[in-house]
Amino acid sequence: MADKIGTIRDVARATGLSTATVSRVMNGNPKVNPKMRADVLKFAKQLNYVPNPAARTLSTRKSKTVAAIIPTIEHSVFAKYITAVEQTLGQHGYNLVLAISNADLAQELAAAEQLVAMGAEAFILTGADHSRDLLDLLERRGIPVLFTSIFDDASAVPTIGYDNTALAYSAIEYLQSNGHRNIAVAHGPTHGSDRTLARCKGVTLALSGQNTARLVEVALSVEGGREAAKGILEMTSRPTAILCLSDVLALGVMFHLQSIGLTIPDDISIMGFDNLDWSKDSHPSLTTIDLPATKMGEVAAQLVVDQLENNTPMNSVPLHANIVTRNSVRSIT
Amino acid sequence: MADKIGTIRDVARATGLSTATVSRVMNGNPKVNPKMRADVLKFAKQLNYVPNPAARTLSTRKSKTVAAIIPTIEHSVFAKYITAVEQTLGQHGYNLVLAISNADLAQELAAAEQLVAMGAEAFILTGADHSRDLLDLLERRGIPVLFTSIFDDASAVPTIGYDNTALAYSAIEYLQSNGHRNIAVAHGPTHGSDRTLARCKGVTLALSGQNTARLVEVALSVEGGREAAKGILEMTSRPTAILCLSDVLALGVMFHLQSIGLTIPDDISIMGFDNLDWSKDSHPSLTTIDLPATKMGEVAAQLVVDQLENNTPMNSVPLHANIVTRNSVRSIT
DNA sequence: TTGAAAGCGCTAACAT
DNA sequence: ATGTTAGCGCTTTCAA
Repeated sequence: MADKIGTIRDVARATGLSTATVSRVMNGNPKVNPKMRADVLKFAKQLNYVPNPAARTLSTRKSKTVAAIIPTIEHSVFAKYITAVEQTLGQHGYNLVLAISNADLAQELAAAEQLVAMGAEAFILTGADHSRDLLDLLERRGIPVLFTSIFDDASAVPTIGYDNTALAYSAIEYLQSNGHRNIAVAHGPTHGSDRTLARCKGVTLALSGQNTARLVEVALSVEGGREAAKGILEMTSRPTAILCLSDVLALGVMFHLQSIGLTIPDDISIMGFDNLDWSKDSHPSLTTIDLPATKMGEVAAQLVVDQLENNTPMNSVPLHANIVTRNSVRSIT
Repeated sequence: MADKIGTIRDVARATGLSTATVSRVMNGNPKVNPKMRADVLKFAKQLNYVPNPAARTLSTRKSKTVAAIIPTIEHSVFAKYITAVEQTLGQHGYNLVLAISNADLAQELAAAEQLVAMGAEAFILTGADHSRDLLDLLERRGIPVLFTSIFDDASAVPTIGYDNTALAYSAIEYLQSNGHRNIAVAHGPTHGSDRTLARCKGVTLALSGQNTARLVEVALSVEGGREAAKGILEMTSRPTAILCLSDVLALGVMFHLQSIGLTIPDDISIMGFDNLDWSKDSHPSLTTIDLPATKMGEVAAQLVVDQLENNTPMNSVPLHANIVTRNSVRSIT
């Protein structure tokens, strides 16, 4: 059964000291007689005392809580990233409160309001596309915000990530340098994802004037990838390469092609985007863009902690992403 | 810039009412004159007022926060499950605080201490294997706990999940009913996972007396699956079927077999465990056990909310899981 | 080095 | 229906 929970007063009484001294001990204040300190610690343990966080927060105005909102956690690069955020925050005594927006601005706003009301001290958001109300809310309250998964020097809010447009551009370039002139592209929903939009833009840029950009939009899942592959194979001229703007999509595409007897990369080359854990292990191994998800989470969390602890201003930091060459793309020059 | 944040007192002053009435309005208490209510709401908005959660928590002793600890979030069924927990909690005005234990009891304990200190009102843990200190801590403080991913009638703590042993048993049975007598099994680390241990037990039980149980333990990843496949193919007699105690492993196994020119299920049958999103879309589609991850998250969250709101006692609830028959297992009778 | 005491912002009896 | 007021448990000047 739950014993009565001890308060700072109980400990003070037990030790014959004041609550102020107990408080000092609990907060590691050095100006306390070691004898007293030992005493306090002893009784605290004995009385099963843990400082009440709400009281502490009320008094100090610090909740030791950081909020992160991501569109989804399933089959995606976000899982990796959020793991890094959580671990890094934890190392500094902060807790992560997670919300999932389902790529919906209204849901994101609702979640954020809750999180603000919960006392989150900082927000880590995904991408740059958020409701005006949300940004206003945070600004009015002076709550620090960070955008991740993108890098944009011009952004008023600091961004931690990579340049999705440039990366997609370079992917097309890479394919072209391998002789591919007829390229199809599969991507997830652009609605609610400025990252996807940016990638599509990069594709269009790189492809402009050479051949029609043939982009097909599907759900962001392996199943979506299969659908995309189906659609692409029905096109008038079969592409020599398919660029998938997410690895999950690439997986679906590969599965579909294989299921109808096509060989990768002999019949069609496939390129991904993300470099998920399994991408190196697929058959064939997937040529893709290695997004620094873990790094991104670590950097974002660290910046937030520095800002909260030392008031260090947060600045955008660009993260490198490289093409990893594996076996799903062949040269047809 | 951050305006000064308004307090309940500011609103009271502005409306000429007492803080009590403002509080009533903010909490939806019906006994308030609609006129006054409108006034309060108006000024609250105008003054940019949001109730301070710490003060509220301190006063009510309710933090509206539930903690969940999972071993990992990557490439796994946990992502799906945690999504359901978060969404269900959110629907009832609760926030999820997430911690990741990396399947390490010490890390779990450390995280839990933080979460308790943060004021989490309930804990949702994975599996039944936790440090004594953690359970003691929660018990002493009277914090409700739930175990998920398992079902165990005998457990003192309520469990929401399925019977891993029975499920693994049935998987072997299924394979046997399809004529397989030489079965190898790939599974993740048993250390730190009572679920995996339980599954292995089911396998051993089902296999006992017929042939040697040939279990190979690898890391829980696609790469681990590839390794397992490699190891299994080196066995003296090649099995006709490989049971993978997680779908991720099955994916790796399939990739490896395909990469050395073997065909599934003609050369070897593969069976998984989880039914991840992509399992129906792989090539061939994966015969596996459909774990009710989403359902589990919803049920767990709902039970916790009911307990917190209405003091409804939490009881274990067994969840059904079925074998989904697809194309990765062939009958060799 | 230690203590006294004034809040932090809100809720909930209790009174009206 | 509304107001008064006493806390909730802790931190933090200010004094000693």
